[in-house]
Amino acid sequence: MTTPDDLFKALSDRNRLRVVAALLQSKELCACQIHEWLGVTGATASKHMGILVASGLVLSRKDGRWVHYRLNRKDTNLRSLFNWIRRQLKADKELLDDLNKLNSVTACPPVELRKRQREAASTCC
Amino acid sequence: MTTPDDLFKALSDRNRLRVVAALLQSKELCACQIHEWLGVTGATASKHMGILVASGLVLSRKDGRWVHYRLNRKDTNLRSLFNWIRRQLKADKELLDDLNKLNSVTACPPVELRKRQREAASTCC
DNA sequence: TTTATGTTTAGTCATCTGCCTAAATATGAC
DNA sequence: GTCATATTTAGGCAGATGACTAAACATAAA
Repeated sequence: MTTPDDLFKALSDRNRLRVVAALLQSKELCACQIHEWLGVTGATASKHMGILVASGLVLSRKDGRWVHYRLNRKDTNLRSLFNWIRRQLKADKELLDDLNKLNSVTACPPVELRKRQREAASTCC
Repeated sequence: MTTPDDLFKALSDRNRLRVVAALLQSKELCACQIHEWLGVTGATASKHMGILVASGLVLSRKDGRWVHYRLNRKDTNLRSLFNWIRRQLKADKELLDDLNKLNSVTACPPVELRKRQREAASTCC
């Protein structure tokens, strides 16, 4: 296992905490959904997910070209940490608003989402 | 209260986590004891303690020229986080060894400790 | 009031972090 | 096999972080 400060370091970034919050209420999220919701490039999102996976907090599952992420709920220690985080989130107004917007991202399947993302990228400039 | 990622940021530094670990087993520690035990300059230790206090994790008490630090055990949310940390520390070999050395620092009162620190500083070079 | 001393602040430097774009990699579709 | 596409890696840049020394500040002692 990683040391506590490694775990805290993984959680010390706002965007990574947002991902954990999102995964607390969604069983699984696709890389492209996370990238869309965070509002950063796919490369940046990938980096963040790499850190979360390396810390052990998050597990990934590859399905063809798609990568799906979920919380590591098997680990007892992590589970109690997740519960603590879940309780704190209730007081984090900004994050709660943020999580509401997650629904519009998860509403459409990854394939549709990527299609929209590609279109948006091509129509600008 | 600070947001969860602020708390995690405060805990994401190894030296600050060491301080929290030390305060988990010592009711109070003087600034000079922390500076001695961490093995960094007083200025650096002061900076770290400032971050811990700002995050709400640690409380400080000024007694003349001396400043004493203790965990903020009043806050229920923090207390459960401290308990979680305490459990994790048991698996952190390096930190456990480290905490043993804390005894030799707390064994002598701050006044004596500073005297030794001053002497050590003057005899070198 | 002057001096000594515990702590903090200011200033500097090297390293780390998070973001981006562009290129590389991996895999499904034709 | 070749192309399209989801993700990761590489490289670069701006800002944050943690360390130090020196100076400033606060307070007890002489």
